[in-house]
Amino acid sequence: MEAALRALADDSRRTMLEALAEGPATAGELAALLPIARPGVSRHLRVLREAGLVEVRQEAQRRIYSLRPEPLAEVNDWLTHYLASWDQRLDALHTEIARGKRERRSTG
Amino acid sequence: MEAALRALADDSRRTMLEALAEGPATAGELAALLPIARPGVSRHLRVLREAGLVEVRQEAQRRIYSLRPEPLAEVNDWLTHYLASWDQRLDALHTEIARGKRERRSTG
DNA sequence: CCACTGTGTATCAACACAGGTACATAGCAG
DNA sequence: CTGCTATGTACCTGTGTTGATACACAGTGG
Repeated sequence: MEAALRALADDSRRTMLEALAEGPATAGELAALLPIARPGVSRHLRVLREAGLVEVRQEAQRRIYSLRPEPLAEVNDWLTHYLASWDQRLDALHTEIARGKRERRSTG
Repeated sequence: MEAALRALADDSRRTMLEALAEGPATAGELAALLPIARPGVSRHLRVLREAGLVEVRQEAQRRIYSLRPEPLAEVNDWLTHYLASWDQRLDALHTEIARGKRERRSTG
């Protein structure tokens, strides 16, 4: 998941992933979407592959990339859990407030 | 949101955020969790601040950081939307398959 | 085999970033 | 003001990343 987060940090890669969300595409098609040269795209694709975010299938000379959402789902999970725990904490705080803060315990 | 994603790419910052999810903490407390020196932590906190992921409140000499989940929620949203569109696409594909692939249209 | 298409890799330069050390700033206590 | 605590900033350095150019490799078609 860490690799996925690092991969998501790059704008070019996000663009590529967004394109792939609408369907598989060849390296060349993805390169056409970006202002960088093909070799750069190849490297980005390698990063995405190593992060498990895409998978590749060969068809003649073409390499067709498609999305592998599992790592993204993992990130999504992590974020959700994360936000939930934050929310819960806030909730507890509200409860505390609702109780009129009668019990003043030294938390430190 | 881009800034948030970049911020999330770093392990130290994720650790700090995870700590903050359980409650506010001072810069020093956060620094104690990490293997790096205080100045480094300060810089990480700045990045998190600039990404809107944390907010700071001063209390005497201490600076108390707390989580601001909005950018994370944005990321979560983006991911959800993203995964949903991928899912939808898969769904459409399944529908196509269910139909017995009777209609063979040249999509390219 | 050859020419051609489509892609990945090697290598180098520019830039960004993380971390450390030294220092500055801000607030409390006297 | 001075001394101490807590924290941020300046500056330098080592490392990683991005992008480009040049090249190598895989597959198709003849």
